[in-house]
Amino acid sequence: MPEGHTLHRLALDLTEAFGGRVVTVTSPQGRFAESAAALDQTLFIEATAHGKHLFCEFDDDRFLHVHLGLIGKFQLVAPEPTWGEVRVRIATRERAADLRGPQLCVVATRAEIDATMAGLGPDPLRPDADPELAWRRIRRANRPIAALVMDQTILSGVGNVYRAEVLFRNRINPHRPGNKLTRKSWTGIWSDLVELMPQGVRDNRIDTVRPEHTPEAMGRPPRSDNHGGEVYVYRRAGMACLVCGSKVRTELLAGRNLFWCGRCQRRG
DNA sequence: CGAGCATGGTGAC
DNA sequence: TCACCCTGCTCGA
Repeated sequence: MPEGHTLHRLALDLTEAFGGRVVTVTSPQGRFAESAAALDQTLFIEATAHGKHLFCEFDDDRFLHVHLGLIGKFQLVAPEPTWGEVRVRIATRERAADLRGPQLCVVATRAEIDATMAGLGPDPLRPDADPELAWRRIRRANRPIAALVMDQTILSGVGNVYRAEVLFRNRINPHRPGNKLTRKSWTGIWSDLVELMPQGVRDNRIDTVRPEHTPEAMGRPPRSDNHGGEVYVYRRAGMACLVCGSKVRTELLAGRNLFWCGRCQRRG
């Protein structure tokens, strides 16, 4: 679930559900009980996101700083009894939001939030993002571009799905070192993310396949992917590339599964 | 029913 | 580079 679009969507939904309201904050699972009690029955101002970080602002300059990690979920549900391991529940009489399995869940000050954001690269989902900051680092880096776009200090919000898909859509060889990437390729990556990620926020899923490459348009049977979206290469190892038909390749890169098409992706 | 896996990140070596 | 953390789901015995 959680790449940048998930967190931005969550910020919108949480603000809509709780913004300007006094909320109940509890920790059914118990591990966050003390902090929950400190926020309980206070005003929820708004939720914002930067990259994969979520910040819920409460009255008196207090923030709930959440990072979902790989398996975390923060779901809006009816205010009925919780099930499973719920670290935090934020609720009104009408709505509830349950947080499970977060990598990070702490109460923070504004200064701490600012420090966190200062360590993050530009986020394609934020209007104030400056892509030049990312490019300056990428053009000097020796590491493969596939590692650089996932580095949250360089670019924030991109995860394993967006990395695979944006490199495919721009026909870029994922192993190309940053310092050998053309400026044109970088411009392509950034503008593509600026186009794709808001769609991800809107639809709450990642779809990257252009209309002319859908199975229907290509005269192939429709596919069903278990992650919910239509994608070119992510988790399609061994299957036929939707564009050229050659086998999608996979490899472990920096501890994560990388997927790409060796024939389509040759640009630098 | 257990093992393995997942759109992520940290800390130890 | 690796072990490990968090939770829930799927797949094979």
